[in-house]
Amino acid sequence: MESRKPTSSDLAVLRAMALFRALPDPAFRRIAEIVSVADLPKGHVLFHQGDGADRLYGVISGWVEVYRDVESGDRAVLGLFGRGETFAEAAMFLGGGFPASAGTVVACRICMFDRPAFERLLAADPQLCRGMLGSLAIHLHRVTHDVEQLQTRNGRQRLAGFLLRLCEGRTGRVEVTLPFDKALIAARLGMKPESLSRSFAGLRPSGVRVAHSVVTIDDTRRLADYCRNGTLRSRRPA
Amino acid sequence: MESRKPTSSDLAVLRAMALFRALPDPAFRRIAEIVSVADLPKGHVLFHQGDGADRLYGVISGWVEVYRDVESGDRAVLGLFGRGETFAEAAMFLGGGFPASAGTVVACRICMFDRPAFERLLAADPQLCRGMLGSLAIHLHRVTHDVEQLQTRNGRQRLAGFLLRLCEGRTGRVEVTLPFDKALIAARLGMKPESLSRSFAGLRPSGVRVAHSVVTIDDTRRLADYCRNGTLRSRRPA
DNA sequence: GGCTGGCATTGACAAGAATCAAGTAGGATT
DNA sequence: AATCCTACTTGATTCTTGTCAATGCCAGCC
Repeated sequence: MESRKPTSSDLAVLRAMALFRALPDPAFRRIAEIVSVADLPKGHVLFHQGDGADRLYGVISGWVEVYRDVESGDRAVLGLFGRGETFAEAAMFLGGGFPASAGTVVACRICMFDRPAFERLLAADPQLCRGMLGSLAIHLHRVTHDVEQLQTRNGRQRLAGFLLRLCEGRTGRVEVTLPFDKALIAARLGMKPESLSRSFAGLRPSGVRVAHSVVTIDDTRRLADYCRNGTLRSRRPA
Repeated sequence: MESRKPTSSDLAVLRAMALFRALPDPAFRRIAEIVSVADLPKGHVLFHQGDGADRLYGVISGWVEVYRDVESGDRAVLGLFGRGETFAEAAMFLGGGFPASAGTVVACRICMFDRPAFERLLAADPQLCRGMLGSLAIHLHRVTHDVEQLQTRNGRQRLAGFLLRLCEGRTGRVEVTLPFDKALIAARLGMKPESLSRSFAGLRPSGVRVAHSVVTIDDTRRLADYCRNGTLRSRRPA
């Protein structure tokens, strides 16, 4: 994989990452010196579970999936990372092997930090260490949120939640474009592609219509309602 | 809640925590100065989701559950923490409110650090910051593991995995005692108590027998096998 | 000893999701 | 335009899980 120096627009994305945004300019300049970037095609594997964790990654553009292949043959999609997000911090920090694999799901521009150089900066800069804590804390919240969803919502409700996050704050009547394959969305939500199809169908009464990769939501509030309560009324404790 | 100074055996538990074990003695002595401990009965709520996150917690003995109550009425159990484990690091670090609630599920001895004092030590000690990174990374792995389980295994398999972790490395014929209510185990595994009962029943053919809170496993290897493959054969890719 | 209340199991049924097997629709290729 | 491929949908069936109701079991209590 051919890697190069970052352009100024790459640096703008880096600057805004949770890991670095609290850094003063001089410290960020040192970061900029050790980063390298690469353009990768869809389907490129960045690392396999078990590989030595010798790098930290960030997404400049595109989408990366972090997943684990389990013995029984199917794949658990643990996270999807887009522009401005970093991943594999914990692995690089703990050392040893990556606990999961990662690969691009669309054409991507990726930035990378080699472990030794990054570790040097980390040891020298308490601010960077805070940034790292912040990143890990955010990841932890996201994954915890996934556990909550998987434990307490059915497939339709999880899909509703997924669509609402794609709305990014817009409310009312919204049209969103699915950023990747439905098969991947299904895996991300912990279900099979067939079930995703049926879940989309099941959301039609709640005002969701799908055409190819364009989803129209009649009213985000109605969908949010469905996401919370599902079809069944909630039991109110006395 | 009445809180006191730690005894020397409390300090031994603290010393072994992932957060502190890499600290040199003088730094640990500063930690010991700001910690307080309390004995709490079963069912004591440590904090509610939304409360100001002004403390970091550790378990000296007993078990604590971290959970979220969702609007629809049921509860997602996000983690169970026992002797030597810390929790709420991320919340305390990020500031703002706790994203979840926590309470004792048996009588517990708990240690606590007030945020301002802990923050002072954290700012002054890069080693402590590393310890914090380590703790968060461990939590992240655990939660990620849960997502993988929920996405790829059915209830019986998740129960098998849970029982195997209780074995703590022992193999062959093993007898374990369930550390808390079956209702709690069910919630932890993302199912209803009725389903847990049936899952136990479903594991009988795999050599699992239950009497009250004592579980006998005929052969851990056989159970591990079931946990991986379930009843259905795996598709081998060509 | 007989109540009572909390946990745990069991049974019957309905909803949810996986599986297996067709079938459809687009987009790209030729 | 005919084809092929892939992604997606739909249908039928089975397995898994939630729901609701009934029962058993044990512990603490009067």
